[in-house]
Amino acid sequence: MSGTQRERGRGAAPGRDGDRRQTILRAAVDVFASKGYHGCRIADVAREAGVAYGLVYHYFKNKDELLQTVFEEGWGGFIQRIRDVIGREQHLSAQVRAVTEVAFEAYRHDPRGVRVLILEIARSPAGGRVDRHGVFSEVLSLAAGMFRSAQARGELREGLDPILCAATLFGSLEMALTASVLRLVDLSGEGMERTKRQVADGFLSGVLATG
Amino acid sequence: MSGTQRERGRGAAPGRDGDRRQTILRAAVDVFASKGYHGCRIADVAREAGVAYGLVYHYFKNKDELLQTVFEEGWGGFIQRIRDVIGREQHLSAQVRAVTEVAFEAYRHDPRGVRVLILEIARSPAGGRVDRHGVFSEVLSLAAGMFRSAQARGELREGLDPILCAATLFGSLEMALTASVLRLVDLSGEGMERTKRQVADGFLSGVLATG
DNA sequence: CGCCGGGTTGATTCTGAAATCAACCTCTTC
DNA sequence: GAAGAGGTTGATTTCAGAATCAACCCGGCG
Repeated sequence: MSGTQRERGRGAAPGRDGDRRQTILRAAVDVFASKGYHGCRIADVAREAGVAYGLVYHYFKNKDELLQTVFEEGWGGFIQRIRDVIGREQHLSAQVRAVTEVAFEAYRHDPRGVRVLILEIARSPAGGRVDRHGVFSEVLSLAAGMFRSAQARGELREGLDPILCAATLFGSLEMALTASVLRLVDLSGEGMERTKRQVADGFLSGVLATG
Repeated sequence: MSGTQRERGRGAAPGRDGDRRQTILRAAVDVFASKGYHGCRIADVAREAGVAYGLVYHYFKNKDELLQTVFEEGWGGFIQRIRDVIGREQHLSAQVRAVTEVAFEAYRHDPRGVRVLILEIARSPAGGRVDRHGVFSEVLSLAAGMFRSAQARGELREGLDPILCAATLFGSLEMALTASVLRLVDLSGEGMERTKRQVADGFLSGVLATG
């Protein structure tokens, strides 16, 4: 029983900012991106954020809630942007190109964030209550609605299943980005434009009513 | 210190079979499919296999090796079948349809196995040394080679990146299967044929040289 | 100037699951 | 039918890492 240490908690320096929460969230994304959710410890997140271990638990009930927050805020933003561009454009071809644009732009702006959302969270039954089914359904339903409308307008070929169209579109996008993450495809400078065009136009000529 | 129990190990009943190893592997696939790699304990696998805890460690060095084996045997078989059909068919359109056939057939034959390979292992940095990069590269390279040859024969549109073609093809397939796993698309009876056709033909009309 | 209050700290505790291991059992061999 | 070999068992050990918590530090307020 070596006497109780005296040098515990060095204390609060709320200086300005106060957005420790945001700092922690950002750090969590970075750590998840490099080591994966299960592969990292709360200690890693804290260190990355330059913050004490315990503070993570001040802002988030537990590790799972931290993941869930990353998840929800990330996908929430993405879905919102998708919804926006779908609403803004009139024709299917423009909509598909805009969706492609959003996906690749998100990647360009924050590769690690996209990496986490795509490779990490969206799939594996991570930890606890991340509602994959719900989010996937939401994205696919959103796009499916777009395809259904287009079909009603006669822009989408008859007989195609709108949900399946949504699935193949996002599947193509996702795998193209995955290939980028794995450095199999080059997205620097000119490559990115070519890639976007190939994905969007290739998909479109497979589904448009007028070849 | 209540005396050492006397009723340890009830012992070996190799009866016939002897393929406890296979039983364990199969059980691992099932458990991974329903609870995920990280979400399950070795105890779960053992129980599912109807086998003692320790036996799992008799056949596999550790949890990671178990996962890796599931991974390698699963993808190994899939890749081999892909390689076969690509070699057997002459034209790109037939090849793509055959690849689609293989993917959906695998799913019909063993949904849980496919689920694990796709949703669980292929993506998230599960556990330790599962070589995602390698496997992804292998599949994508395989398909990319197919597209490159087709391009040389003039069957694939000029200017398309073969690797990106491979990515979008497998992306479409994968997401279509994911949607099936999540019960968003119906694959029973007639639905399966329609789905295969939509995926393969849609993709083809986006890349074939002759519209 | 003393004393709140709440953001902040990190050593300590606790949990649960991986890995170990010695006993055990059944079949095979001579 | 005794000895040996290897498959099989599950209680025990071990340990990483999540979660706790009492002490702390700082600004504000009376």
